[in-house]
Amino acid sequence: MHPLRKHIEEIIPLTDEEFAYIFGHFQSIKKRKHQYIVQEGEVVSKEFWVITGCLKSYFFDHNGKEHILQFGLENWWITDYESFVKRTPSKIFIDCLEDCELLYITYDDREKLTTQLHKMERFWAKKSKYGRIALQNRILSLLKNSAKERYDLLLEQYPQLFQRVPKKLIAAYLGVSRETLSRLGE
Amino acid sequence: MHPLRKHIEEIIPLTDEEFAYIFGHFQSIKKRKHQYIVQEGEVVSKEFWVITGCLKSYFFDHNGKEHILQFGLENWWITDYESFVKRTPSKIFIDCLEDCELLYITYDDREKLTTQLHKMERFWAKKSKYGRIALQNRILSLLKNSAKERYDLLLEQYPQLFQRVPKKLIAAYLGVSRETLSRLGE
DNA sequence: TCTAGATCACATCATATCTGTGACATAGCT
DNA sequence: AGCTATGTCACAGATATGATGTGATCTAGA
Repeated sequence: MHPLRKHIEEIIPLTDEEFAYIFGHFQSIKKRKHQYIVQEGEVVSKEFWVITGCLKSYFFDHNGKEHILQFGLENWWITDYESFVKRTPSKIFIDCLEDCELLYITYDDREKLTTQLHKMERFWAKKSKYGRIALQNRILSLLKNSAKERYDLLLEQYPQLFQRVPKKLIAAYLGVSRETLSRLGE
Repeated sequence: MHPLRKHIEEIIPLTDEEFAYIFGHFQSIKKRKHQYIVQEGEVVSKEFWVITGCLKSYFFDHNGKEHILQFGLENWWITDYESFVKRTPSKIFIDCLEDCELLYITYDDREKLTTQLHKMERFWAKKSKYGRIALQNRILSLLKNSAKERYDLLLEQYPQLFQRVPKKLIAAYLGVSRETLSRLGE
């Protein structure tokens, strides 16, 4: 079974025809390490789904320091939702940390698909709710937890990340310095 | 004096006002190693001029082998002229081999500039002629010279290239294998 | 059949980048 | 005032990636 089908069916069951119809709205691309899929300033018209590989979405603050919003691993969705939904220029970058194989759906195709297949509306609504909860928890964690606690939480939730991406990026995600992160693991 | 002014004045003299007017049609960008300035499939609307850095324009043949059309070093112009002039999707990629600082002029601005400032028409006409001659010579060289002869010619004309870009790219430019190139230097 | 050059496999080297760690600075808490 | 958590700076060693050279073979064309 196609991994996207498996992914969607974790939330809503699909017939073969439905999946074929949905899948027809996606296109696939390969990108290599260092390539961007979203750049600051552009209006993002695609939502990506990671088949294989690893990406980061990030921006630079006024001191030129990098902050990571999200990593994208296998079976994750990634885009700049603000730009994608509001049709405004993006404030962020998304690029590949490894060679990647991605599926994407354009804004228009996603609109069409949701109106024509009500199930997908439900799918995305659910995804969106869970995404919102995750963001909220991250904010809470940033407010109330120490660096060590945030480190432990991340390590517990996504141990693979620590094997896969450079520690300085984990640090930029947790909001601590590279050196402090290194000392947290002691 | 701005390097672009120096570059243009090697062909046509300019007043301060003229250069300021010309310069107003250009924009500057920085790109880092691995970033694309042109990708296959897009209609290229910019012509780039290299302030600092190094780029390659290239494509892949049906065997997935990379072939290099042109390198871009300081004071060189680079774009996909076919796409730029004919407004058709590009068949090539151009990306940065080093961090780069570039100037670019858009198609429309170039059109405006040439109609409004006749000198620039002369400038580009001359550039274009010389570019054409260079291309023709490259074809001749590919047809009649051995790999060793092509290697020697390139080494004579652009010795800096050999210091600056990986040998496998020199090979992809000369149309020989990496290994053969390595043995040519003996 | 000789030659120029390709392809494959491998070893060595160079470079970039990642990672840990000491020394020290600083801001907020108690 | 002094403690704690964290940041910043500098440096050194570890690791990974890519660049380079070279032998062994293979092939197409003069």
